[in-house]
Amino acid sequence: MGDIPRISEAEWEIMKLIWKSSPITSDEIISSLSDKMNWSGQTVKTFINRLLKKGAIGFEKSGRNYLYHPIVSEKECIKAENKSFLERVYDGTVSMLFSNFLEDEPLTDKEIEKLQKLLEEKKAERI
Amino acid sequence: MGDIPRISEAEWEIMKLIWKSSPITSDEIISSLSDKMNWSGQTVKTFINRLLKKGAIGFEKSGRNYLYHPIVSEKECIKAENKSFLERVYDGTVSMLFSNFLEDEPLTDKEIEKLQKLLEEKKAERI
DNA sequence: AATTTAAGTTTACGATTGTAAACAAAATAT
DNA sequence: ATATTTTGTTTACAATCGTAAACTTAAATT
Repeated sequence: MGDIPRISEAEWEIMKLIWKSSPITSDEIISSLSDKMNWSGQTVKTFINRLLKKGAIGFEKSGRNYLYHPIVSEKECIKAENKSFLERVYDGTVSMLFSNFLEDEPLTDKEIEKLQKLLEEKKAERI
Repeated sequence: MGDIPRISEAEWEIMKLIWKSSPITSDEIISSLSDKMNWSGQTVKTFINRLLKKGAIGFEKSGRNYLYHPIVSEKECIKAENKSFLERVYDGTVSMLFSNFLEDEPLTDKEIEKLQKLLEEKKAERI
């Protein structure tokens, strides 16, 4: 929970997969990402290794294979990334962030309604 | 409008200031940021120069000084950054992004109401 | 058992980034 | 005019990142 290592753009791809599908073998990671991302198997291996060194993921041997699993949680990584993004781009002003995304990104009716509900909750919660 | 150069975290600080206060001298940039960011004047100069080389900013001479101004617009940079962040962290799912920020970030009542209005507009707009 | 293959480890290499020192040129102060 | 200060330019250097090849070891195939 303490200090999250810095995770690069490419490494985020790996992490997302590991969070979603852990425990997972390197083989599965490679099959899943090398096409989608246009990475050679070696490249994927490098990313996996860097994440190991950074302590972002771990593994345990299962037969001759490694099964990788996250060490840092998705939640805390996302939170850290949110914060850094919000600071960097919006100087910490959340409402600007929201209006920008609202303007630029398409949302389905369902998504809008869900957000409205969330906002209501948020308002209620604080009374 | 075409291709935005990649702007690093430190460079974003410079850009934000230039967008806000252009035309601006290096001296003003340095005074404004070296304290706030704990950067030496030289470091700030390096960032300014890199932004020049990347074509993100330009200058015109005014006497012996340079007056810096943005070349890439704030809007397009923010948009690019939004997109890359949304992709990297949320795999493009805006609604997830929203719920996360809503959960973690405090919002004033006014901000919430403004967002609700925006959502209403967004909904109306699409009918 | 010997050879091929698969999986993990080490090394590589150029680009970018954060951090600045060193240098040059021009303006200001003495 | 000369020295000093300011401002812009060039060079530096270690860390990270994207990209992968080379090497090693263990397992699977023949």
